[in-house]
Amino acid sequence: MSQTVDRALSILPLLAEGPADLGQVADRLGVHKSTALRLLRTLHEHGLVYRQSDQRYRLGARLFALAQEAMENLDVREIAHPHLVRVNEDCGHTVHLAVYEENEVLYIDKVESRYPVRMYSRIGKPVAITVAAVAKLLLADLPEHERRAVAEKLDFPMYTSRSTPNAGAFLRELEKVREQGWATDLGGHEESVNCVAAPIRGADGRVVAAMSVSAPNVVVTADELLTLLPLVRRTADAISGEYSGRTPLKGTA
Amino acid sequence: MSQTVDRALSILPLLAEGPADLGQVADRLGVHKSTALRLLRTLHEHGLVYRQSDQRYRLGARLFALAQEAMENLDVREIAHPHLVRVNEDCGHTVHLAVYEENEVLYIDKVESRYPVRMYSRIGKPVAITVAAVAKLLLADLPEHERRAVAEKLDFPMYTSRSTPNAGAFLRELEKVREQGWATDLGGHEESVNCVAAPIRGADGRVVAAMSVSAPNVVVTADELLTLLPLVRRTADAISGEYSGRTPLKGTA
DNA sequence: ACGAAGGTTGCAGAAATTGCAACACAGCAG
DNA sequence: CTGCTGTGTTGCAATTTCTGCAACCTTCGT
Repeated sequence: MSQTVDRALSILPLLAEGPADLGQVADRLGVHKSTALRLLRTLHEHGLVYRQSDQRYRLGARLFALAQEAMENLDVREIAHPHLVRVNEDCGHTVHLAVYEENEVLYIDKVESRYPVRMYSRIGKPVAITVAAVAKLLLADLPEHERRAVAEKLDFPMYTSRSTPNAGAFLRELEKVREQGWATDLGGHEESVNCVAAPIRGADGRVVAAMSVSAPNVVVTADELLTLLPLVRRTADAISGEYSGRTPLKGTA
Repeated sequence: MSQTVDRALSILPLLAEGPADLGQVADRLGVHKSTALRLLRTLHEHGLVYRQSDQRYRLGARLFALAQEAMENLDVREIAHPHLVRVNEDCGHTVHLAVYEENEVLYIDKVESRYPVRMYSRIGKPVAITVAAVAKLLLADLPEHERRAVAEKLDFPMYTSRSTPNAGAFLRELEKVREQGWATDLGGHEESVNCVAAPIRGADGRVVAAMSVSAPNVVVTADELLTLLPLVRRTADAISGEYSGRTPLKGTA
């Protein structure tokens, strides 16, 4: 909608790949060097871009600060965190908290497994939306037409033989998840990693986040992991209660 | 330098304070509503801004992802991390890694204390630059005129009675730190928290980062913490060696 | 010392952005 | 039910702003 801003912002993901010099930025943007320079200058003034000693540009410090603040504004996270920690203390496995936003599901909090074999994941990184248990819960709560729209647009990569293969299967899975109120991912993303998840709901009953417990087969079997389902659901409900119970700053029905 | 981009980027810190609606954004930017709308749209398309269900805008998810990627590109962090973990395993205290950038010092990595009483800090958040041990190390390495320039511009808040009171004292402290090659913060930020730190140097000998071990008085006395100095320095040197390429990279822990 | 590579600036033309005014839509009061 | 107020949204013409160019400057390597 705004070309200049659009170009400027396109620089950010570009730099996220690694530092680049003026020429490279200009090339990849398809603009003249002087234009790229001025955009970079503006980004620099706002601290989003940093010029390192070899004169190349990379992402700047303010980005961290902004991301941090963005996080703190998600009050689900604040509320949920102690609960997640407690679950981790109980079972020792990796605990995740995720939200849906703009066709993506992302982890916004994580408590690391206390077992030596850990699954890999990163806060802030988009989740494998077609297979992750938390993603199923978050998408299952969307109104039906939206669910369909999202499902149609997705790719369905076959991470493993048990990955969700296509939109049809995905929608059926969502329907099931929606009815039962919890979800699993049994080796759908990584062959040997299983996962159980439960939804966190706001005052209006809408799902605002989802939490999950994940563990590799070498630590516990899928069946053993499923025995944690009551704990996970209880915790999710507790968080829901707190989240919808008190309203810290802004109040709306 | 670029008005449009400048305006657009000004929206980000504004939203960091909390969600805002179109009118508020337009007002605070001093532009017409339609202009603000278009800027927000562009930000939205890049995922930097999210429109929540009540139609207000807040910072978006991509910001997390960008910040994460920015971090991973700091290769000091990659290299240092296993070392930090090892130090934490040895002594149990909070271990930090920090860099200097654009008049700020910020933590880029952290390993949490294994003691129940922990100090508060956040990755990405600017450090109390006048008192933190890591900040002293990073600033002490700047060329003299730059050090002076920075010191003059700083505020010197008295967090505690032992905080650095003014630019003069600060510069003297930096000189000392520079000579001895390590730094401490003994209750200068929080009355009961002490800290020892050592510099990490690149191939050219310049300080590129600093690491520290922090612990509250209730866990160990300042004297006891100081006995960890050799460990900290040894670790920092090991990281320096790997970072500058002198040490062939060995497998991560 | 020279040439090359990359970065920087001034300027005129071109294109994008702006603010306006009108429109849509919701909630609310009468 | 109807008109009102407070939003957010779109089309348009004027004008501001941005762009690309070409020349200039600096640094580095040979």
